[in-house]
Amino acid sequence: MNDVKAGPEEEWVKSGEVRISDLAAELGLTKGTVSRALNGYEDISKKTRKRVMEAATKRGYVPTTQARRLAMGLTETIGLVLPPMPSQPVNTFVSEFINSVSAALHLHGYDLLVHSANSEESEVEPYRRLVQSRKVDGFIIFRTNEKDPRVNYLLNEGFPFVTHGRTARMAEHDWFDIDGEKAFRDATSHLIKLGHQRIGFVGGGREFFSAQLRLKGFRAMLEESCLEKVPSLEQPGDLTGQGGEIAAQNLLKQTRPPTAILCANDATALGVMKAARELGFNIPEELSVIGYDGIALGAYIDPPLTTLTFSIEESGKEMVNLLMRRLKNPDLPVISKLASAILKLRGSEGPPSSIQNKNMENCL
Amino acid sequence: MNDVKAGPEEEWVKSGEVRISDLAAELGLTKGTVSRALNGYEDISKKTRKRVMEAATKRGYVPTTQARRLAMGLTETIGLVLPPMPSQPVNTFVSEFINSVSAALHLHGYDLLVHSANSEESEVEPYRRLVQSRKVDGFIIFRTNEKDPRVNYLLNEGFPFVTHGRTARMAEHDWFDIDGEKAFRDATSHLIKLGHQRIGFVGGGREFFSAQLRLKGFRAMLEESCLEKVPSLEQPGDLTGQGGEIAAQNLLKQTRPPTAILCANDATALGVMKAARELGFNIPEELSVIGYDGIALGAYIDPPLTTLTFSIEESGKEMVNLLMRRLKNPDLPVISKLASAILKLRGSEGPPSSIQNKNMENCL
DNA sequence: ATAAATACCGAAACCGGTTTCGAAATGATA
DNA sequence: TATCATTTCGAAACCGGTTTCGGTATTTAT
Repeated sequence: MNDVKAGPEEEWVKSGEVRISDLAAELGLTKGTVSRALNGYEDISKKTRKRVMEAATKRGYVPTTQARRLAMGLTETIGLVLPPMPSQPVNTFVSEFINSVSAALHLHGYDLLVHSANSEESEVEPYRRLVQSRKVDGFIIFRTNEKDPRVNYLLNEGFPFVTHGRTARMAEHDWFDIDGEKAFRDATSHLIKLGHQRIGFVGGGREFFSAQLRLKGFRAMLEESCLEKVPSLEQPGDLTGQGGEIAAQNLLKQTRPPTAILCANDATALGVMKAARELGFNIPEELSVIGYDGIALGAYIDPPLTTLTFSIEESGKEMVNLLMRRLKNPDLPVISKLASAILKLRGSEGPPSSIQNKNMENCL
Repeated sequence: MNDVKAGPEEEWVKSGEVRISDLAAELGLTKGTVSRALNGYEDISKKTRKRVMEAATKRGYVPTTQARRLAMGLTETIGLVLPPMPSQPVNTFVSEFINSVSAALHLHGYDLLVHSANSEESEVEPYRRLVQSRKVDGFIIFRTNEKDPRVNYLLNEGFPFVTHGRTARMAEHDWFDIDGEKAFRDATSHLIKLGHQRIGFVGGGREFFSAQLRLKGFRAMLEESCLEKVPSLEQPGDLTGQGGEIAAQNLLKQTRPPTAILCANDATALGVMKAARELGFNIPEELSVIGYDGIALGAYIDPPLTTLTFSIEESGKEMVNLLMRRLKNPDLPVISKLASAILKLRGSEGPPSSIQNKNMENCL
């Protein structure tokens, strides 16, 4: 298991020292013939194909990727640019996502090139560089903004990519997304059924389309349940713990604080819980909190964080499928896939301490 | 900012459609001359160099990376293989690490190829593939085991790499590590100074060298402080929250439970805190808990987790430096770098409720 | 047995760059 | 002005593969 597959009689050969020309010379054939034999061309006799194959495995021949890719005019590499991380690494999404994307790409013979974004330069600069130097065949983009410069650039270039999240131009590109609107309808509905009537919401930045959609779902369910929309109960956030703290203070210091708070993500929810503790609110007795992301650590805090969760692995897989399809046929119509999040009840929500109002029957 | 740098009179040119042969033809030169002009060779007159440069920027010429790399016989790519994540994505280390490594590599003109490990195959298989297909020039390895098959394979191949963490063969390869031994000496010392005499320890798996070194530091400080080593207070763990829970139950159900528990990492600490809560131990009044990793989430839980922290960004940077040095000159003697963790007090530790014993003065 | 079709492989161009070598043009020296 | 040294560039090989094209050798059909 710890040895390369050279026979015992074979002298030690370092990996990857055999070129196709060596094989050809050894077999008395030409490079081209060997290449076609290895690649299963029909115009090679079974006998020589077998000879070539055996010699190849015996000598441990592995084609040099760079050369093959240059000759075939493709990179077999997908780019993923990490957005600048302003020290908000509460979320493990990125590493899981990279892992799943990388695994899925590998099944197609593709590599993953991970590039970090320099916060000092334009957001599209890394993409431009990768496109111009022809290092990648396509991109995986995540954490989209509604008006996303990266999307604009790549659409303009006609360069293949798939986004995790929708954009204003979602009709023009393939995308995968979690149905955040439905997710927050569900969560809101859950809270309302528990008896909550004053529900707060801490959003993400306006630039994040997904956060907007979550807000939309929240509002829709309020409306559907005939609960009045109270503007002061909707607080902006920035998807960080700190943003959650500030927002929670704004919510809980009101004369009639909410009995539940929905948060655009788990990091925000953690900040909300911290602020609530400091202001003396017991969770979930006096305040219910629900997050979004399903981070594993949420299960270990007190109380465990109820959250909306989804499969990151599926996300990566689906996005790779979309991208591979696009690469094979660039002219196909754009398609998209919407997956749903599920509400994972862990204990940070419950009925409100005092049910102020009992008209929970029906709107009409 | 949203446009390529083609002049207004210039017709629209898609990125990367200009080849070096196009430039050469346009300028009435040969490929070779253009190449040398662009690469600053001395045998090109200033006049033609200027002509070439201008034409290149005007036409937006960017060399095709694949071709250049093939010609120069290098990949300018570093491989990073993600260890299989058995759904323990508790740690944000990976994404931060990838980010910092990628950024550092970029400064040297190198790319980062991230590969995921298939848990069904041998641990070294991904490395073998990347080496044989000549996709990378070197590796960044993290989370080392004492006897690490990856290290063995690469040393055997004579292939460049740097590890984050030491191994049994650390004298033969470059490495970067955090001084976990010293870190746990510090943490243990801190607890002892607070008055703790019965201190528990929850380790990582035996396979993780770093976890062993942390245990070593813990033991050393106990010895130095003349505290007896109680075997039952040393519990094995697996660097996960669940492992922490189990270990904590084993510790806290003893007739004389420890008044403090040191954990090999933060995930473990979170599990310990959860178990402690469930068993009715107040933290930090009845039980102090200290972790290791400095995960951001630790600041948001109740009480905030005291932990040993270090700069992941520095880790990535330093490792890249070591690797670049090695690539430039493979025959240099191996070097290593040991950085130190600092104890970040956040509130999950404090003096024990009842100081059972007062002979805290000196061993002698 | 001869012509036509087929199987099989060699030769060479190509992908898009880099680098070595030598020749022509230029300038310096005598 | 003739000679030698320099500067400057073209020609060509090379990196390690893939792919097209055409020419034998072998079958098949007539």
